[in-house]
Amino acid sequence: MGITRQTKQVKTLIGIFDDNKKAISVVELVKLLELQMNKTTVYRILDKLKDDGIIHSFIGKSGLKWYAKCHNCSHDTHNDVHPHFQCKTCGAVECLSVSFTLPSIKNYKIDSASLFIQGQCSSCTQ
Amino acid sequence: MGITRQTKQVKTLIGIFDDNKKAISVVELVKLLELQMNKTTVYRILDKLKDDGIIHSFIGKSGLKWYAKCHNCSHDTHNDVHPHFQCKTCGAVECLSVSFTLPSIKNYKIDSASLFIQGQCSSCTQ
DNA sequence: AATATAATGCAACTTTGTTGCATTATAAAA
DNA sequence: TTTTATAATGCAACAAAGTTGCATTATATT
Repeated sequence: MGITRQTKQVKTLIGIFDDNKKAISVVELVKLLELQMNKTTVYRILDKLKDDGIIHSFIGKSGLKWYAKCHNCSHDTHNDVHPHFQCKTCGAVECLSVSFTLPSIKNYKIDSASLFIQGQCSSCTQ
Repeated sequence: MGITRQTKQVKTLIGIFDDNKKAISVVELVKLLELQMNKTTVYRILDKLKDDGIIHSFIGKSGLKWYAKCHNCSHDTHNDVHPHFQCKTCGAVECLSVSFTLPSIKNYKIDSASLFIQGQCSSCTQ
């Protein structure tokens, strides 16, 4: 049960993710939009956009929730098996379009995995 | 600035990690110890044990903080480059003693990474 | 036994996230 | 175009996780 009505608030949030290639934390979004909509609305729309496969979420290093636009995801096949990266210098968080191989553990069945990497991004290493 | 005095509360917490090979969430610890000590004390002792390299922490799938006993870690070289695993069946969270290779990204400098895997543990696949 | 101070308990607070319900706005039907 | 059903929003109150300041207690040293 994703988005069914194109409200002003929904359009605003979709616009933010369209304009933004980087990931955005919920905290940042709520603060950014506090004059335009209620925080409850932000949380609810994010949930729905995620259900629709328009955005995906992940947990950052400090336990905060982040959202980013999905590029190779659909409603059914959520292809968010990519790592996420945070630059310690500029603070930006982004999706990495590389794949990584999981370790195999005997007698264990792996369903999903999330890899969070910290370091310096290309803009900050120069 | 780790532990300097062996208080009753410190001994209790160290005992819990000695008896427990699995990881324990802070929420669980605070609940478990609510009759024996204040939650503030739990948070503070966990911080110090971490500084001392006795335990290490990581963020679970839902953003909660987990702690586990360090096995190959020292104060200087924190060797927590192992993945963490949560069983979707029994809920247990544990350290995996396997290594994984990080993807290399051009022009990026990698400092640290955390890999969180979900699935079924060996006890639950039988 | 006295003492300095590290550690604890407590209360109040902050931050992140959720819930119920009245109100508003969207999209479809008349 | 107007009416109408109901999805979506705003608001207030709440809940859970974590933090802070300060008075009190307990540890380890003298």
